[in-house]
Amino acid sequence: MPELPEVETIKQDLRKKIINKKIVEIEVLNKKTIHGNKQAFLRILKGNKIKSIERVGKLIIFELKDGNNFLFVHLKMTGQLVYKKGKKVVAGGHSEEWGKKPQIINELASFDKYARVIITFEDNAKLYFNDMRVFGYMKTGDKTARVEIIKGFGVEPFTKGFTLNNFANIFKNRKTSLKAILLNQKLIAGIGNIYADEICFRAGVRPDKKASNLSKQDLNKLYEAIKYIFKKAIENRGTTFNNYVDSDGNKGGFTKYLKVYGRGGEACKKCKKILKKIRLVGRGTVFCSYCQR
DNA sequence: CCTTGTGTTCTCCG
DNA sequence: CCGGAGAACACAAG
Repeated sequence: MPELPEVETIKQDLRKKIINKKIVEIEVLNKKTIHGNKQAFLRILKGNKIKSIERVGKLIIFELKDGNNFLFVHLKMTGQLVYKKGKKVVAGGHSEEWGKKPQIINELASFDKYARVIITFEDNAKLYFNDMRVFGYMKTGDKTARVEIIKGFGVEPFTKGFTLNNFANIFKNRKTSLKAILLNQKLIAGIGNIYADEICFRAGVRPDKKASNLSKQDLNKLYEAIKYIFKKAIENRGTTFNNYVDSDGNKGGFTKYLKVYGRGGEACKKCKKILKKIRLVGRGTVFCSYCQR
């Protein structure tokens, strides 16, 4: 489940790999992956170049060199963007792979059968959009579309707008649970089910606590926890629980730091009591009823 | 049955 | 009856 740290990792890596490379071919292996007009999608991308890459919440936005269009990519639950270097044509006509690590080839082999779109660049490098469950999408749009899409996202952690005051205001006059607010992309961009639980644990607050019942101290702890957890997760290149891999096909390193996600019924790492697992906002939710109040 | 991100649809409340 | 909030559902495959 790629959330902010995973998507941020992919963005940073792809910036080093595909900027200013001409797109020479696009293979759409599953047309459901392309949202909007497929012909327009192909026409806009073919022959174009990627000028820059940004991330908004869990969405990756590729700015195209033509000066007006953008490629939007959402990985949803099982999407991957995996980059493979091109083949170097050597004397005699045969080719050899550049710089592939054998253990990565094996790791990726199981996901390549879920390739939905393959973009080929002028140097024969390929960007695979793999997506087992076909929830993710790719679509193109212009500047207006980009502005409209970004409008739909709430405050982005690590931006100037993410102040304690702004954060606390989100909770005012809301009747829903803390976790519902953390997961709502229109309010705060980038938090998914894994990090929501980790943030609540670090802050020492129950995820099912009602927004109106959160104290000033709760809000301060949650605010700091978001920044801390996301910073740590990005430094460790994200979390792999089921099938997240970065653009090299490697797993994230934050998985070993998870304190609650996926640990229902196990001992709390802080107090050793058994972690509770409940269903909240339709999502599996793990917390410690002793450490979180 | 379970897993989850998000768009859509339904329901409730004032 | 309207608007908004929040809850519930739909989707997909293993």
